[in-house]
Amino acid sequence: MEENEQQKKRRTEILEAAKEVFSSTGFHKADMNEIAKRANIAKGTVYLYFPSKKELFIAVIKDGLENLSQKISNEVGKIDDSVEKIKKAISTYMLFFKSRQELYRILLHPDVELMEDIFETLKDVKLSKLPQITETIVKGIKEGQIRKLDEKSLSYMILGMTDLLLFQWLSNPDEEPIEKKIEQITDVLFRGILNEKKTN
Amino acid sequence: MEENEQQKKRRTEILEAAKEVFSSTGFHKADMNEIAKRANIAKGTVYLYFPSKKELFIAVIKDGLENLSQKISNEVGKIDDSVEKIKKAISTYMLFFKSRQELYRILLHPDVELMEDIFETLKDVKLSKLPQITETIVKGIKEGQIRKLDEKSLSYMILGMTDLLLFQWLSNPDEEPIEKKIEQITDVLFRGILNEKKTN
Amino acid sequence: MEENEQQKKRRTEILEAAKEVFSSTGFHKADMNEIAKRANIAKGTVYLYFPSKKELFIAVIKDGLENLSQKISNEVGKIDDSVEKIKKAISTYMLFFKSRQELYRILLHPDVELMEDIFETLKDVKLSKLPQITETIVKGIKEGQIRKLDEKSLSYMILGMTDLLLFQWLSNPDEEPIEKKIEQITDVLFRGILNEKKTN
Amino acid sequence: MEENEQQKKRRTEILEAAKEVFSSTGFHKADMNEIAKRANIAKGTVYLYFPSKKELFIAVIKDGLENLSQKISNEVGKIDDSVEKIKKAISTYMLFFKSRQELYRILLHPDVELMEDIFETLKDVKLSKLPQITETIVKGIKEGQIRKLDEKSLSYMILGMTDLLLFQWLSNPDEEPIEKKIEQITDVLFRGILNEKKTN
DNA sequence: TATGAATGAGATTTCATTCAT
DNA sequence: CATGAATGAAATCTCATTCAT
Repeated sequence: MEENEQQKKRRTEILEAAKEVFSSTGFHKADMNEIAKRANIAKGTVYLYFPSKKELFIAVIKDGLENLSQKISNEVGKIDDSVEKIKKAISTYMLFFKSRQELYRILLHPDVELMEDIFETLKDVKLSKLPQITETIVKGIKEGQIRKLDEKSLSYMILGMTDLLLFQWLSNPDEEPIEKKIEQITDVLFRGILNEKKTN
Repeated sequence: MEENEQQKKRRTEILEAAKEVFSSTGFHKADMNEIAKRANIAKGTVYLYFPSKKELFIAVIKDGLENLSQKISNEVGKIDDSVEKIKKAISTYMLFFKSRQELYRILLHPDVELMEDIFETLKDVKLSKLPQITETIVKGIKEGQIRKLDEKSLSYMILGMTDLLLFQWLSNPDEEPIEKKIEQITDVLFRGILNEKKTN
Repeated sequence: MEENEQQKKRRTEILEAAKEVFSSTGFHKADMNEIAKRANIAKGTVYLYFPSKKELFIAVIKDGLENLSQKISNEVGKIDDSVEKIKKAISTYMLFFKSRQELYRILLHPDVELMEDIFETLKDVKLSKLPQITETIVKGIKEGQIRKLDEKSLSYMILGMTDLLLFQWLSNPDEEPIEKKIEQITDVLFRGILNEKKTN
Repeated sequence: MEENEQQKKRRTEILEAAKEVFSSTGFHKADMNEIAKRANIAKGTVYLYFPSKKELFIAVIKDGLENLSQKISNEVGKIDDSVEKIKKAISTYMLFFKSRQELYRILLHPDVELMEDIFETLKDVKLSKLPQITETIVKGIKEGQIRKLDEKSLSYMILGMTDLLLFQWLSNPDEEPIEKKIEQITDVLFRGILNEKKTN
């Protein structure tokens, strides 16, 4: 393995270890020692890759969100129909966190005092984490599929519904398949935002 | 003032002081000394009313949520029509936090490590913080106003939409009146969950 | 003992403990834990009296120097003759450190990085630690006892001679009495080192 | 350049870099990385030349003092008259540090914890840093120029006076030329501070 | 009951030193 | 010889909690 690859691999290992620890104990109780141990390196080494605990935390979040954003882009990009795009975005979002529950826990409950620092990242990605959705909505409105609604507020609403049904599902993952949740969202959502003509 | 009343008053003062401090600094950075100072009592006295910082924090949340629940009950109780009840619940919810933003901040960003402890309280109150809603939905379905949907999931969705539009509004309170947000929610929600016949 | 007296006593105990520890290990190696232990209190208590290790260190020095300054003032104040005043100042200085060697060690070897902070204190007291001397010199010059010399430079020279003979004596305290050192200084100082014939 | 010369040059470069860094930050804050960087080599390489930070520090001092000792020997060697020799030693000493103020800072403010280690070096060189002076004094006494005084104590006194006037001058180098300081020392030293009449 | 001085566990970060390449 | 990535010991300071008054 090359020098550079080795570095990258180690960085990833630290991020992975940090994600686990932050997720299970929260930011404050998280022990840099524990993170180092899980990454099979010495404490000091962590500081060669990330200048502080806070920066490491932010890096974990950034990394996760970029990953999510990427996934949604990929999936949604293949589709042309606006309504289908939105459906796909929702399901991608839910399935992403289904397999990354630690990240979900970190994302949804950051510490107030960290919020400020995370906010920019979060705003950029989480809040318009579905920038494609917003665009898609605009497109859908233009093409007459979707009623004339404020696209930003609508994005938030979609995000809110999705977040909470994901939360509901994660509280009881075995009760029903996550696909059921996705259906429930789209059912309520589309019957609501679609033009009357659509229902004909 | 009687001994007992004095006690109650002091308890309330501590809760109020704690709410302010927790809200502005988050759980960890919050200083028991500061809380005591704001309540105009000595540090030790706080411990006569609440056994620990954590318990105090939970009490603040419980107190706020009970307050909210009470408010919603009062408002919704006066109304008979299911749809109007839901509308009212949403607006009460949003207006409640509009005037209690510190509580909102505490509620939405609890520390992961506290989640476990708060969870029961939260589940009891926040998740079915709109237990009336759930009931109302059931009633609405029975009476044919609302489509046959899973009432619990629907409650979550309503909560999710409301939470995020509240969040959106709080990020920019001066951009538009909160009433606009309430309308947006109900617009999407009712066109979606109402029976076709209803739209006639 | 009153509350206030108790406080003062404790403050003194901490200063005493700190003096010992700083003196034997230097500023950096000195352990706040060790200082607390020697003062028979808990670590945190030290911080109730002094806000930081650095401040504690400076307090130790300030305290010692004020003490010395006081002593010299007292002793010199009783005397009228300028030359005798200078003699007395020198001997007081040397005897002071004879019985306070830890302080001497701290004073003479402060860390470079602390110098800046200590400098003001040091300048005020150590450098013109013999401000009486400077005055006395001026008086002696006026009265014709002492030659017209720069009084400030002269103060420094006296201080330099005294410091190093004290140092010499402390390196080998048993070789000769400290009084001998005092005599050597005044002998050279008052008469110069050249033979009389030379002055013809 | 030969292998051996190359080695020597590198050793010198490290010493030079170390002198700068130690002088500006003090022993503890000094960073081996910074020293290596300034010497244009890698951190590990420093350890090929000096076994530890402490040893490097001592080497810097030793090097400087040997240099000084050498200079004084050279200058004083050319002169025959004892009094002139002493004068020359004093001026050489002051002018040496005038152009090497970093070294001066290191020498005068070593850390207590290092004193022990440096002591031997210091004793050997600084304390009898003017061994020629001591010899010269002995010679001067023999030849009748200088009064019968303890030569060692006298060396210390001369050193003390010189050190502090140097210090005084360095605090305000622009106020007066260093030569003035040299004169002041020799004036007091050779003639004492009392008026002639007084000696009758 | 109320006080607030005292306690002491606990964790981040630095940096001299090592050692595999 | 030279490198610089990795190591891990070490220590200040905070602050929730206790308890003597």
